[in-house]
Order: sequence, then structure tokens, then C-alpha cells
Amino acid sequence: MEFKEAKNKFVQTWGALGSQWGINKTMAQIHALLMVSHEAVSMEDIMEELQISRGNASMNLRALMDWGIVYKEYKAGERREYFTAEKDLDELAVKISRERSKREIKPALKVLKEVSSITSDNTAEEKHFVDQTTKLYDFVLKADNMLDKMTEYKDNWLAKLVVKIMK
Amino acid sequence: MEFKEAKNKFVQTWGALGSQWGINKTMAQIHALLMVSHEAVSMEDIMEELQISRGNASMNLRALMDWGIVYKEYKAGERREYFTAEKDLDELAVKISRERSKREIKPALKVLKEVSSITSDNTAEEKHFVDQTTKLYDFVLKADNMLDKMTEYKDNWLAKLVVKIMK
DNA sequence: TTAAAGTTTCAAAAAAAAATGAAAGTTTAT
DNA sequence: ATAAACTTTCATTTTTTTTTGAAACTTTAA
Repeated sequence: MEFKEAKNKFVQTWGALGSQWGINKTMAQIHALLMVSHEAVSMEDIMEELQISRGNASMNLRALMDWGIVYKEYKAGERREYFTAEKDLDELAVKISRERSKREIKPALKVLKEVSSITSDNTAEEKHFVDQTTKLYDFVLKADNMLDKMTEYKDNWLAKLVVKIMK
Repeated sequence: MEFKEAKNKFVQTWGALGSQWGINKTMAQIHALLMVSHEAVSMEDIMEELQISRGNASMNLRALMDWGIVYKEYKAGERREYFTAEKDLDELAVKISRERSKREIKPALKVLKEVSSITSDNTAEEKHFVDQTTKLYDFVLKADNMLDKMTEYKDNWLAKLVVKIMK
């Protein structure tokens, strides 16, 4: 396999993976492209490589910057804007985790708390509902906190956790 | 908030969360409904509660059973099939992790391995590509393994991991 | 064996999500 | 102040995904 083919395969695969996890294909593809580019890439180049429109490129670049995983770069004496991706994978994981937690998990937790707090009139049905949603709330909260700790400490997370537990 | 309202809110929220993570809304809603139902539910009831067609219900129930998180139940002397969800959340997490790993992560890893193995002709561009995809492969593999270990040991994962590290 | 009660399948329709592209907006150099 | 170079926005179109519903299929009971 030669370089161009490999690069294209990578971009397509990353795009498909994105779709499966609720991230739009183009957004994931742009991210993939920037990840493996050794230098900053212009919007023109992105449009050209991925065969997408200016509007599409612009909107998805904005979304990636909102996630904090793509940055704008200005080259001296050039009008045009260039883009780079966060290339440190630990840092990337931290940012993706934080955003997904903030945008999706936290609001879901809020709802779980609400619905598990109804004053049940003690039918078996209602008791089961309260019980199950309470468990779910606790579970999701625990998982969310764990992810937070893991990403906070990056590679170091296990060591710190162990230290904390042992003292 | 009364029970019916809370139940509905829960089902809607779980459906929305599903969509954001690449699981179709109806599938997530059926799962939510079964999770909080104290007894097995028929296809009729699911269609009625979620206002969906028979075909939709049938296909998504099949998908949930393929994931191993919903079961068919037969009631003595009844023709009709009933459905229940896996209600143990640790078990649910294990099954979801395993399926997503098998269906999505493993195939992506295979591609990452392929594309990172091109014989680079040592331009800076190609070197960077190989370097970055190799790092990505290692990272995703590590994350996938970690999730596997965590779910394998469920609540016990940290203890076992610590034991392993200390010996 | 047949018909009733139920389930599955899949082509077609509908809905939702994403992409386009042209007009409006911005910035910079002169 | 103007125009060139570039970016953003958003109504419309396209694509993708999901849903429908009716026909085919399966199972059970009489």
C-alpha cells in the first residue's frame, strides 16, 4: 500500500468510526486529515482533499475548534487561515471526554435525578421504576467520575489512584 | 412529577442519549422502557407505548437481542412473546463494551495497523503519517484492553489490577 | 389441514441529518 | 475609502437513516 492510499483509507475509516459514535462523518474526516498532516492545512486544501464544499468545511472546522481539538494558525504575511489538530493523544482523549461529559452525560444525569425522585405511591411498578433509575443514576455518576479522574491524571491515573487508596 | 410523566421523560432522554452515541433512537427507547418495567412486556405493548410500527418494534428488538441486552420470555400457555432487559447495570456495561469493541474498535484497529505499516519513503510527510498512526494504534489498543479488563472484573477490577501490579 | 395468532422481512415512504453554494460579512493592504 | 482575499451563514437540496406496512412466514390449537 502506498502513502496516498493509506492516508485515504485512514481518513475514511476514522470518518466511519465517527459516524458510529455519533460524530458527523465530515467532522471526523477533517480531524483525521489534520491528525496525520505534518503541517497546518488551509481550508482550500481540506475542501480539495475531501471533496467537500466551503460551507461544509467551514462549519465542521468551527465545530472541531469548539471541541477544542483543532486550532487555527496564522502564517506570517499570509491572509489565509491554517488549521492543525491536537496531536497529543492523551490530551485529545481528555478533551473529548470532557466535552461529551459536559454536553451529554451531565444533562442525562440531571434528568435521571429528577425522574428517580418522584414520590412513589408504592405500587410494585413505581417502586421498581424508582429503584432502577436510582441505580442508573449512581452507576452513570460513578462512570462519569471515573472517566474524569482517569483523564485528569492521564498516564498517571492508576498510580495516583493507588496512592490515594493505600493511604 | 407523577409516575407516567417521569417514565416518559426517562424513555425520551435515554433515546436522545442513544442517538448522540450512535444508537438509533427507537432501539434506545425500547431498551429504556424494558429497563424500568417490572415485568416482561409484549411487542403490542411496546408498539402502543412508543407509538411505533410493528416492523420497527420487531427489528429493534432483534437488534437488542443481538447485543445480548434484551431477552425473549415465554409465558406458560401464551402464544405471545414477552421481552425483558438485562437489568444488572454491571452486566449491561460489560455487554455493551464487548459489542462495541467487537463491531467497531477491533475493525478500526485492523485498519490502523495496516495503514501504519506502509513502507515509508522517508519524506517528512510520510514519516509523520507512520508515526502518528502507529501512536494511534497503540493508544486505541491500550484503551480497548483497559476497558476489557475493567468490565471483565466489574466492581473488582481495581483490586485485581492493584494485586497484579504489586506482585 | 386449516385457520387463527402471532412474527419477520423488506421495498417504499418519511424523517432526519448533512452538504451545498451563493450572498453577506470580515479583514487587510493600499 | 475601496477592493481583493478570504470566511461565515443559512435556505435549499441531497444523502442517509429510520420507519412504515403489507405480504410472507411460522407456530399452535382445533
